[in-house]
Amino acid sequence: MPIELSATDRLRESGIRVTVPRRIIFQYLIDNKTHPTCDRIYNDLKDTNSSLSLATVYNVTEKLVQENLVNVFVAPDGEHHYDSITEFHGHLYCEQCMTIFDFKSKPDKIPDILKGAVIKSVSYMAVGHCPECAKKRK
Amino acid sequence: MPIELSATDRLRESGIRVTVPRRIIFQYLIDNKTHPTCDRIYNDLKDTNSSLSLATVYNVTEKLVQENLVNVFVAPDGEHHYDSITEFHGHLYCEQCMTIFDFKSKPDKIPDILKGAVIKSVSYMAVGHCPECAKKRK
DNA sequence: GATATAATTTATAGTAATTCTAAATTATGG
DNA sequence: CCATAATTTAGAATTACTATAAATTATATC
Repeated sequence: MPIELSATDRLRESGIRVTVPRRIIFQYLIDNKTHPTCDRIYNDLKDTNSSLSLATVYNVTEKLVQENLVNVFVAPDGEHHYDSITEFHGHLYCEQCMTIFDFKSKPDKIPDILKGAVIKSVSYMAVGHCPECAKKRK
Repeated sequence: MPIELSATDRLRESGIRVTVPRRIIFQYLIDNKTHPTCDRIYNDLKDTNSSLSLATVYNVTEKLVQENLVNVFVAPDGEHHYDSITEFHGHLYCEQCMTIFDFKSKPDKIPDILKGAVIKSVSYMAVGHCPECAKKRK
């Protein structure tokens, strides 16, 4: 069984300063694989971390993305969503309940026409209705 | 050779009212496969169509998406981009020149866990540097 | 452990994409 | 041509996100 590193350890490993906001936000993302937005993270953390600022959540999530500790993608709602699962997978965005579901998926090979391109990340987004919402619509 | 229907004919075919803004915006999207935003469409059309309003561009593009005449996707810039190519394909977003490149790609099968889901559209987005910008960086 | 300093956090103001609203205009069926 | 319902339009409102600058804090060095 591989040893799970804590948020703190993984921050230290990547060589950036370990601060309270970075620890709690990264740990929140590890614990909540619900693809939250900055606003969501802020609202869930502000009660137990009264000095936390929304601007800090924006700063920290951006830093975590730069350090490849989390992934970011823009959903059809136009908002940036954060994801501590960094392995490639697909997302289904349900237009009714606005939940984002994960599914297994392999990234496509980028074709020859784009040879020489540097790919930093890929995201696969399906838009529609999740099984539960689809059932309700019938 | 298949006969290319004009924007007007395709609007009429889909049963919605044919208006000047719908004709010129749809025709613009057919002619300009550059994944423009509403703002871009508006700025390119306003000089030759002085009564056109930005709000109308937002209204019309939304309607064209509803009627499946064009596709929409949200790029990493957080903006909605419109595309008159409705067949599935991948996009590469170049972070330097901010151009969006098309490439051939097949949509992934949505797995069993999401059986019952209704998929309305899918988009595959790679983020990085296009061949030209990648070369300049070296 | 105290201290210097550079990075980070924070509150607030600013920006820009998008949506809302309500009045004016226009497409279509009769 | 006329009625009417849909659409367009301008401008105000909203909101995700960014910029700014002062206060705070993590880390290296003594």
